[in-house]
Amino acid sequence: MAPHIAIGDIAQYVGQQVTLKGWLYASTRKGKLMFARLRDGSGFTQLVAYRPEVGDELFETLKRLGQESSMIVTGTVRENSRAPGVPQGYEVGIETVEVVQGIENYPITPKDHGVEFLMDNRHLWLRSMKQWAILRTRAVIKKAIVDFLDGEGFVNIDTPIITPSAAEGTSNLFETNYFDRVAYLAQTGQLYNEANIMAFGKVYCFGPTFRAEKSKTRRHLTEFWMVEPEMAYFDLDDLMDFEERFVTYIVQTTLEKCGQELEILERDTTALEKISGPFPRISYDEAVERLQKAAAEAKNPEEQAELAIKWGDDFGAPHETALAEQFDKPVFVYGYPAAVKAFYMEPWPDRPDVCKSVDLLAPEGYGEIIGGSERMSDPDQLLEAIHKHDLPPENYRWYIELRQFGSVPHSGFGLGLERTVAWLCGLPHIRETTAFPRMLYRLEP
RNA sequence: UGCGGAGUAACUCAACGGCAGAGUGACCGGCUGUUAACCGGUUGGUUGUGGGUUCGAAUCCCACCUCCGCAGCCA
Repeated sequence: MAPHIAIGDIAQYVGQQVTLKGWLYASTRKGKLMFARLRDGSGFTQLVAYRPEVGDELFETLKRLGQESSMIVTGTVRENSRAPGVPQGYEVGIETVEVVQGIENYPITPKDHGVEFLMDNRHLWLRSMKQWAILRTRAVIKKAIVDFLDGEGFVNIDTPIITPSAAEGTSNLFETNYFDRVAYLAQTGQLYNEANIMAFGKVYCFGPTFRAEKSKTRRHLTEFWMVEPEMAYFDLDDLMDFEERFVTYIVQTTLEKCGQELEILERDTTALEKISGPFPRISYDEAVERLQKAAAEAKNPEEQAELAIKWGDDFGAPHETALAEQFDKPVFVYGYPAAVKAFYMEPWPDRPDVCKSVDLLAPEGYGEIIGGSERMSDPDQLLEAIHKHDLPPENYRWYIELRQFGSVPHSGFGLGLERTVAWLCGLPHIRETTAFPRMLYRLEP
């Protein structure tokens, strides 16, 4: 039998007889000529059968195969500029076919379907070419994240998913039974990262996090992946410099390795090619001024109301979009009012109502992809902040203690994987960025 | 959770107070270069659920359920 090859490697086998093992993705006939598309996970390619060549029996078998029938095909690879697929320009002249399971009535067709139908059939929808392209891109992005951090001397230290208390308040945590106690699913690994940097210098955790927020938007999942780097002896400027290089690397690596995938997704890559440091850095103060100006210039009253803001307010989605629209790169917004941010952020020198936080807003309306800050390094100040935020100090005893034994300035951030995938793939909704998304009203499949 | 929109054939939609319709899919036939092919035929319905108004309801009213969009919260 001819060697079994992956469709993704087909270009290396032109003129050779090969075996492909996969699933029928689509087929069309033109009399005695039949075109079928086969996918095997590594790619999509075109199969061609001409009745006088393959014989009536095989041709009739092929005719009756429904979409997603599993099959083992042998044939000869040839170049053909008209042949569609991934990679393009290659097709296989069918010689033999072994039907593993012939099926009919596969529910998802290459035509229009609604969101609800596709989400109910997510277990099958994953086989479609766009979903294939998205999830392969996600895998490349994940690898780029890990490669970059490992290359920078970071140590990957895993943080717990089951936690005894909240990092930032319990209201949006999933509760679970832990023997005779209540425990929560982690919404961040940051506090543990802060312990870990004192041992390892630069660390990151990268895994699923959970938020029981009742948010029903195109940017939210209840279970999502977050990479959280944390660095000792790092101030706010170091943090922005680092995030800039990190995001640039992720974007450039994705462009380099996912050309086919981005083409399938019809992503306008010219917007992504502009993404390289330095990124604009604006203070919260300046951002508020820019928004007030934008509101004043807005054409209709609704838009004016949407953009209305005064110093001290947190930004909503329309604010973030309006700010990001003013740049063609991600933009840093730093120095938020302490009142709208978490308790652990270092205060701005001589401005106690401002903290050394920084968010990174993605272009094209993709919103906040990074939230980070320099962390508070003084133990007394930290305890005071915990009291001010009405948090139980006993839960934070170990966290405060980190500042009592060799405290240093340190910083860190969290980057949302799914939002990054949505941005780089140009997707209108975050639900397609993970195989089985968990959302407010979606637990199945 | 609030505001807005929508539930009709397996799928995507039309019909908007008067006979329940089309395209796609599936099935049959035709065609040697298809790319969501094309052409002809066949198949396909408890109009989300429950109540109400009416001679008559997919259509109007009420309640509930489900989904979508936007907002809040955030990554």
